[in-house]
Amino acid sequence: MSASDITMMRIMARWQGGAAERLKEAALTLFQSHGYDGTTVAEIAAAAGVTERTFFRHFADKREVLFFDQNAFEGVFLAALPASGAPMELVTAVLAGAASLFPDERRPWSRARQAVIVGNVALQERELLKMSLLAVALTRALTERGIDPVDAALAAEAGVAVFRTAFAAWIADGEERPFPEIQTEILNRLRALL
Amino acid sequence: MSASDITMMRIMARWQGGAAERLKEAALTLFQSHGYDGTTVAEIAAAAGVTERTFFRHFADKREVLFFDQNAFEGVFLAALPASGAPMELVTAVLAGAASLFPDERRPWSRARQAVIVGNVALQERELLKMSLLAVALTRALTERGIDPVDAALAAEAGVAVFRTAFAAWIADGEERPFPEIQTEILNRLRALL
DNA sequence: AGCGTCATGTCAGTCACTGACATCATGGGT
DNA sequence: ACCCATGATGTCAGTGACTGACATGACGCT
Repeated sequence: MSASDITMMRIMARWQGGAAERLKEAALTLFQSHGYDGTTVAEIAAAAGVTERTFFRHFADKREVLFFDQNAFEGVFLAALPASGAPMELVTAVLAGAASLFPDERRPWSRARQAVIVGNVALQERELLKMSLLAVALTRALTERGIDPVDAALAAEAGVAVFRTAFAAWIADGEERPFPEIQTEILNRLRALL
Repeated sequence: MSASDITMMRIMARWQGGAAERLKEAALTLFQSHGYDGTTVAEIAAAAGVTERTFFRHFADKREVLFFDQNAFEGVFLAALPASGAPMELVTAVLAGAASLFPDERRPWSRARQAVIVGNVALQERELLKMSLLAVALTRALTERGIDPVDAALAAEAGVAVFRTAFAAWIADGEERPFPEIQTEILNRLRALL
């Protein structure tokens, strides 16, 4: 492939839209083949037919390209929140609503993505941050419904812990049960523990 | 102060030991006065009388200088762990042992440090990672005591959530109760919620 | 005095990330 | 058909975190 061919591809790609989508796909593919640290942002951008600068216009940093989709979680979580109820009733409702995020078809993709994340501490940090932001948003929503702030924080943290544990089990090797079933079981286990 | 004076100070500081300690103090001071982002590693190193390269020999990265002390938490946590018992009994014992980490004299220092952390997302990420590592270590210790892995993970996450919430309350403006008292109350609150 | 060890200094280099400015396709108004 | 505002992109120079390779100085031991 000549340099002029590459130039032509760039020009074609430049205005065809969906740059963010192409960047996300290119990033995951490259992370799988060369590892997260072994992949530069410049390489991801080149694979998507854009420049490095454009990458950073779509994503705040290199890690964010793997977590962009998760930004929608907060909306889905809060959408399932009833107007009133006891703390753990509200959290249970939220978890039921969140289950729709993980249909069985999505499992292979989630497994691939998670394999990249567990291989890099910086990515785990970002995942923890996203979960924490979820807990903070949930805490605030519970507080707005008249729940004591400390109770709200504890209920939200417990809910997110159940969610995270259920997700980990859902993508574990050999696991085939659907997400909602797993999550319900884990919530019951937590109840039994305390 | 002349350039040769600075050189002399460098030489004097070079072999007086405690470089890591000086770096930690210099870092916190500079973070408080200029902010985390507004402080470069080179500035921290200069304030401690060493070079930037030496900073990175003591701390894996810029953030770690604020979290180095927390690495001892894991040992303190696990040291208080009984040889056997029900999951939440074990976690309760661990929390009681952890209380010794936060005597009242330490509160002002903790408040200063936490003020820096809440002002920067990257530092919050690192704090979440440290808490997560704590939960992982606790999960493993519980599993080694014959507890089912999922139960162990849930109990550990719950324990760390209580610890974190208690710490946040202990640091809060106007709070004067000692850490153990706060933590016990929060643990009881979590029990009441579920 | 000679020697090994360990903490440190020096230097060059990579890469993530940013600000400033230029460029180009698109859509709407004239 | 022309023009212009807009938004997405390219280009370029720069900063700062972090690393590898190698040199040097202080200390303890013999």
